[in-house]
Amino acid sequence: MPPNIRDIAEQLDLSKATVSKALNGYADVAPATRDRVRQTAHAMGYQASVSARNLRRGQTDKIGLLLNTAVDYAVDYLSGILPGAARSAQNLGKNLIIYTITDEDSTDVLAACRGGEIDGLVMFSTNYDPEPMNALLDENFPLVVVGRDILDPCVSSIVPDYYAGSYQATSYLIELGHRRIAFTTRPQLTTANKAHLSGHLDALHDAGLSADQRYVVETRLEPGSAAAAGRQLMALPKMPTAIRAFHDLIAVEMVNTLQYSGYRVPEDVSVIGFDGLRARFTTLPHITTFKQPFETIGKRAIEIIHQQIAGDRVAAVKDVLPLEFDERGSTAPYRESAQLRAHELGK
Amino acid sequence: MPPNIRDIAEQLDLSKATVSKALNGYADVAPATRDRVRQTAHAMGYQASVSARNLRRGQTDKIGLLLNTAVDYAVDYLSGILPGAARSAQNLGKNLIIYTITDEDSTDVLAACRGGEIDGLVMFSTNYDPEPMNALLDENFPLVVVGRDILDPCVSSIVPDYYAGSYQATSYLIELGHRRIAFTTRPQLTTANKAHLSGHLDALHDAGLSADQRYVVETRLEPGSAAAAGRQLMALPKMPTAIRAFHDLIAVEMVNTLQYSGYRVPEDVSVIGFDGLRARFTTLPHITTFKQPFETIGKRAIEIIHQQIAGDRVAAVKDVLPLEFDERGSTAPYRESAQLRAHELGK
DNA sequence: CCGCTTAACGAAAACGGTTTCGATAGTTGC
DNA sequence: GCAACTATCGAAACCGTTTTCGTTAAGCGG
Repeated sequence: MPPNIRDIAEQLDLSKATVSKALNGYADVAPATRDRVRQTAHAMGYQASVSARNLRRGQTDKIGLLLNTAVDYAVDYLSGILPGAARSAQNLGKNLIIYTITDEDSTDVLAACRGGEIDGLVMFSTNYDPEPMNALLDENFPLVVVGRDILDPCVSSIVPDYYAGSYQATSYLIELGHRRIAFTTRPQLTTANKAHLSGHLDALHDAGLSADQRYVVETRLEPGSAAAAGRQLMALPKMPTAIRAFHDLIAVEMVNTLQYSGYRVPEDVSVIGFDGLRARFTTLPHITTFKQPFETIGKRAIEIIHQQIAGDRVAAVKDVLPLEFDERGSTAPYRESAQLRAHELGK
Repeated sequence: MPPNIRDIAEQLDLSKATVSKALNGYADVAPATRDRVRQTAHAMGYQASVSARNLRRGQTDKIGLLLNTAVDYAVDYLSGILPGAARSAQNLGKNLIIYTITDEDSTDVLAACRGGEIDGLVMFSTNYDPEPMNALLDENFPLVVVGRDILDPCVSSIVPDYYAGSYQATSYLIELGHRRIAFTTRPQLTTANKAHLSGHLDALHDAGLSADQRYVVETRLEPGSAAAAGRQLMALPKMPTAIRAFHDLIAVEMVNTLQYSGYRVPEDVSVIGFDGLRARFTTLPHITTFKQPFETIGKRAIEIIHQQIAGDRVAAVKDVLPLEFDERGSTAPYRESAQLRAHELGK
């Protein structure tokens, strides 16, 4: 029903070929007819069929974003990445299409890749079986994994330098004079979490500090988990004077828990977060954190896919991005007041 | 390079037509050959070209999500809606493709609709000019506006019942015995914000309470804005005993501000939020709120588009969804302790 | 005026499926 | 044995665009 290229051709008594070339700006066509074609095309409300063009070109200018909705923070991660990715995609004339998998069912995503529905795929927050991923790589399908380092040297990945960031965070607290530094971990030790933990432990070790196991508490993202961890730390005979949370939401809950129990932040206890969420500004004081370079991650992911599509670079790219230190008010130099406070609070 | 339908046909000495019909399960083809075709198709790793199929069918099974990245909460809103929308889309065999506009530049989205890149469009968090929207409606293009009531009776919309929710929230506080109830508004009064405010004012009026202008404070989503509003309220000669925040993040910051100043929540002041964000669990106590039915919104948006595509229903749908009351610990019956507390804090 | 280049355009072949409309062979009914 | 079906398959059109290649006419130098 909408006008197609033939309608324009008949209207102007031209051929489909000339109309197409006129619209696409080929030098092959006289300036006068080019303008005529474009004017009537605009007047008729013509819009080229994307499917037809894609079929002919063998490309779709679409990039898939794959996330596992079963993972709790997947959607949040997406929303962090999206602005950068969308901006980058728009600059390159690409569209973003979202694929969600719940379990191990990655079949329709695979079908989308093989069927030419998308030109490339950005994977994140997802436990992918290497099975289909290798299949795609064999076909030289543009693929980028985000937020997780894949050992396979053939697959491109872009991952924040969790180890370095974690090392810096703990070192920063040590430089402030803190010696009893608590650390919250997640139950499942993914590569990212391992990097976190070892960065922390190495920083302690390099500073000549011993790692007390009681200062490493397991925390989940569920509400109340951080509060429980906080109470656990406050109940220790010698409570830590600084706490490292693996996530800003944990840090926020931790600060509120400490304050609720009568501790002052940062005078009694320093708290430092990780991620760079808006929620870290809801506490008083605001929370010092290491921000993930979300904007850059999204931007780079699309760029890498784009390069792979263009075929400029065959080798896999391994981006390691630094985290950004964002110092706010929840950290301060060490004072022994925390311990005094603990006694004062009647333990 | 990937195998197409002709390769399979030649391999089996059949015609393209038979192969296509075999793969699509037409009754037209003998069970034996059907199985043969499917087996070799699978063996060859065949995957039908999406572009080719779409071109012939005149559909793409893709639904666009349009959001304005210039709006601060747009991405958050998307992430709230996404799980429900994605689930619903997957059930219906649709894909979601994200379009971002920054300013008034909605041209390429329009091109996507006209060019058959998507079958329908869900618009939200965006100030759309009616110009292109009406153009799409004239062409009977499936369109749904989310989170904002459009006066035009021809355009489908799905919007939470902000007025009723706001009315309920204030009535709930009144029933708890509160008389001095503060209300935070946003600077720009959109239809949603207006509904919020009038719901609040009507609830006050219906309870025979006068609306004190000093209890209505302007708040932005930026960090620190809620804290300023909180201080403003605490400085009043008679500070409110209950505070309604238009957003959970505002509520969180408000609670923390109150507690930081020595007030107890909910003993001295009740605070109630709005939205249903994860962040409302980071405070102690957790924040009572009215949850937006995000899951339902996303689900319905896709369903409506799907119905419009199928042509089942021509008339516009106007969904008004109730908000869900989620009572937590930040609200309690009125006691005059807030005022005593204010004196006690040495004002 | 003639060969040669160049400008401008059109015919037709892709791209890879789906769908219509026959065509053929086998089967059934009587 | 013949007519009427049915089951199974294939030829070809079609979806709308891009792109190659050929054709025509004009321009141009000599």
